[in-house]
Amino acid sequence: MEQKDFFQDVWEVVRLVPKGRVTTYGAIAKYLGTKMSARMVGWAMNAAHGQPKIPAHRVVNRNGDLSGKMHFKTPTAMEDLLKKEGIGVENDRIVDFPNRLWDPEKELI
DNA sequence: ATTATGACAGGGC
DNA sequence: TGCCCTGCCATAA
Repeated sequence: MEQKDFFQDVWEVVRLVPKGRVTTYGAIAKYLGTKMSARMVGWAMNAAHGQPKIPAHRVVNRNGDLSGKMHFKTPTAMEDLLKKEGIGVENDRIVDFPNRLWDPEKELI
């Protein structure tokens, strides 16, 4: 059994997030079945640093806040990328977050 | 080999 | 606000 499958799955889901949309740690965790531990998703993101095509900037916390922006190369990289995709970011927060939220269970199912 | 502790980009209570 | 929980990883004993 390869525990790494979990990380791979997280990355896969994040990769499936369409442009102009964002997802939350909890949503991914729930989709994977580990809904209790969104923290683990954050860990997967941490491991995703060395992985390509991992739009971690599309992953935000339940508040729609760019909690992980500090882990980016630059603190502005995350909001800049989001803005480029058409997502409004103000005060380090997603504008109209509920409308931009992309739930794998809801839309990918 | 095994358990214990610390650390982490969250969530819940 | 503060504490507890979960899951994975790294290091220590």
